[in-house]
Amino acid sequence: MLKPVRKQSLSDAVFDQLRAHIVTGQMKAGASLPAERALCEALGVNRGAVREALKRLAQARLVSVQHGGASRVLDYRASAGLELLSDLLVTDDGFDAKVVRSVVEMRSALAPDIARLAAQRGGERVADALAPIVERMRAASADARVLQSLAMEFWSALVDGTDNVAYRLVYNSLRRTYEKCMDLLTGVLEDELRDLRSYAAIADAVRRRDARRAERLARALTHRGEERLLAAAELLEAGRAPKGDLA
Amino acid sequence: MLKPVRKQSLSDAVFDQLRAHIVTGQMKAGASLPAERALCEALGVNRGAVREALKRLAQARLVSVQHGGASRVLDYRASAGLELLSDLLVTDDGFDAKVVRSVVEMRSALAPDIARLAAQRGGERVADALAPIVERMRAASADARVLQSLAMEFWSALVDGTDNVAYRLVYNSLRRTYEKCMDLLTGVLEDELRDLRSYAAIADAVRRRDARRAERLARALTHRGEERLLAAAELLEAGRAPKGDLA
DNA sequence: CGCCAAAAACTGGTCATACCAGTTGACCAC
DNA sequence: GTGGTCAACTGGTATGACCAGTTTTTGGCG
Repeated sequence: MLKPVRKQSLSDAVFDQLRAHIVTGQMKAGASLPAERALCEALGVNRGAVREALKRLAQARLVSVQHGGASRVLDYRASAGLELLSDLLVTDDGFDAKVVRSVVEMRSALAPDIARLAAQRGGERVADALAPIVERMRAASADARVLQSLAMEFWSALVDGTDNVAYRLVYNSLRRTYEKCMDLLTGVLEDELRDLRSYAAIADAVRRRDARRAERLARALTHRGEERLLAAAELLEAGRAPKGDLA
Repeated sequence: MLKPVRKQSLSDAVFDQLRAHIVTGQMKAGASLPAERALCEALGVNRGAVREALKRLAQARLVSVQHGGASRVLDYRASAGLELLSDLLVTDDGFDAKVVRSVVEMRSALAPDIARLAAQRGGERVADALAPIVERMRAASADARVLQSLAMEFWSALVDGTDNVAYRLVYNSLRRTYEKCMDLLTGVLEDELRDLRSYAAIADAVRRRDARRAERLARALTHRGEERLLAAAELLEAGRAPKGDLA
């Protein structure tokens, strides 16, 4: 299995480097950034590349730039958006257990409401999208990785059913974060993934517009995985198990 | 009351214009963008400005650029992150009711879990941060706008108490979205804002680490506001009440 | 000495123009 | 068909100049 080689433009590299310095605290909030021209020289790149990177940093609310004055580092915890989550996930030596825990917790908090709203607003329309996914899960129940991917599709369809754009956007951000450490978690979640009965039951509840039941089922389903994930995350936090399979 | 004039760099203007074209569907997903040099000429700006804007659009996952090939419009619903929410809020003639509804619903789904975790993990430390805020709310109970701002602080402190970075980042994004239409909603939420007893009770539950109670109180508090907000949003959707006070 | 305004020395913002580098598609030899 | 070349796109990088704000220095006046 070959992967496409990763190509990175200069401004991307500058962006990554500055972002890393900021989120790791090497550049403290409130501090002034070097002038653009100084950064050019220090990084050995053209000013345009630096400016593109700074514009992106400003959009991510990691820095604030001001015409005439020096650019300053912001407190990302106070200003950054959810997009930053996937960047916070990876540290020098593996993954940040607290970030993993955060993702898992938010998933558990949102999943029941997503199922509820999908049942309430989606009904048959959504159930018809869910059915073939469950069917494919049944067929692929051997491969945890495929199951994982199908479960993602399942939740995506459910989120679409909520007609809630905020949930949709959060799902996108969470998914990107999750995919970065998917290999690490597939084993831990295998129980949840193999619980086809629950997926089918949620789909059924959605079809019958039984919001209460869909909500309860989703809560139960994610709750089980959450406990194992939290345990695994604690293990990761304490015992240093970077890259190793947590299952 | 004069407001600071909006100063916008050229690349900001280009970004806004292209983003608007994309989210309104005037540029459909999958379509190719004009070449950078063509955009320069069409917009009457330098190529650097166009490039800065495109880099930001790429970061927001609204377009994908590829060295050598044409840049293409992405399906923002499938790829954009929560940061986009505040941009989706404003339409030609006011606010998008569905976006308002989405924000309110997510708030209701997260608030109980935030209170629960804050109680579980924060305890006195968080309660000590909450107390002065509640006190100030008591003092300022006359002005709904001040109450609004203090309530934000209250939730912010609670979110900090969860030790959950995902919640923190979602809070930041939601807050930005909310602040755009705050005037519209302050009146609707006045009931919730004046319910100082609930805020104090949550702070108390947090201090006693009573997670269950904190969760229940938060659910009740946001639920009440939600119903009024959803009713107001429907009204906004149906009857065209842009900018008008919904209270 | 202390204050304040002019000026110099920063800062980021915009511009024009080259040229490098990857992609695409047409075309042609094999 | 396969693979190669080439021309014409596309975006990526570089340079150097100048505009436009902000901050600091400076120097003169009270």
